[in-house]
Amino acid sequence: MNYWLFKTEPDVFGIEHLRKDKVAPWDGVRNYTARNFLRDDVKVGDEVLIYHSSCKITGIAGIATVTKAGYPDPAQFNPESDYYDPKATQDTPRWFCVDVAFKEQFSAVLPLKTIKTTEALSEMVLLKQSRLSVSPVTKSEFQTILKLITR
DNA sequence: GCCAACGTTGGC
DNA sequence: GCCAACGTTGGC
Repeated sequence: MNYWLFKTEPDVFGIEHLRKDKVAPWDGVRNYTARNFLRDDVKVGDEVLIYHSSCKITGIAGIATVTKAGYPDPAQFNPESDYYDPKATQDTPRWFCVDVAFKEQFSAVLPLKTIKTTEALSEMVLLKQSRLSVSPVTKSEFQTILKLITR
């Protein structure tokens, strides 16, 4: 079982939306490194930290569980979608998504500032590759975060 | 394959 | 809204 961190803008789709929907496709990822993780490495049962970016309090807002491994993101085929990609075809899809289920919403977001100042989290990929929206998390990082959050 | 120009992300 | 960092595109 592996651990991940998925970034999202809560104004578009945050932990609050996932809590209401219960299960949702994690779609719209349009970066090759992140795509490769979704396509090849994210598996059913993996745990996902949901990170809120570009908002008032940026940081980790909750946890989700993967319920369906990588499959072609349907939005790439839809000309009406913001995520439409004219170069993608059904036979050669370019972008992938996974399905996630809501697991937990923290009573307070664990702020980026805390992550930055916690020694045990100083090697997080989140901090090293600031623009990567799907990144691996180690078991010890995940456990450290569970100790820091407010339930 | 290099690299300049350009576009996007995301913290502040 | 600014801007640094980084990813992508396209000419050569």
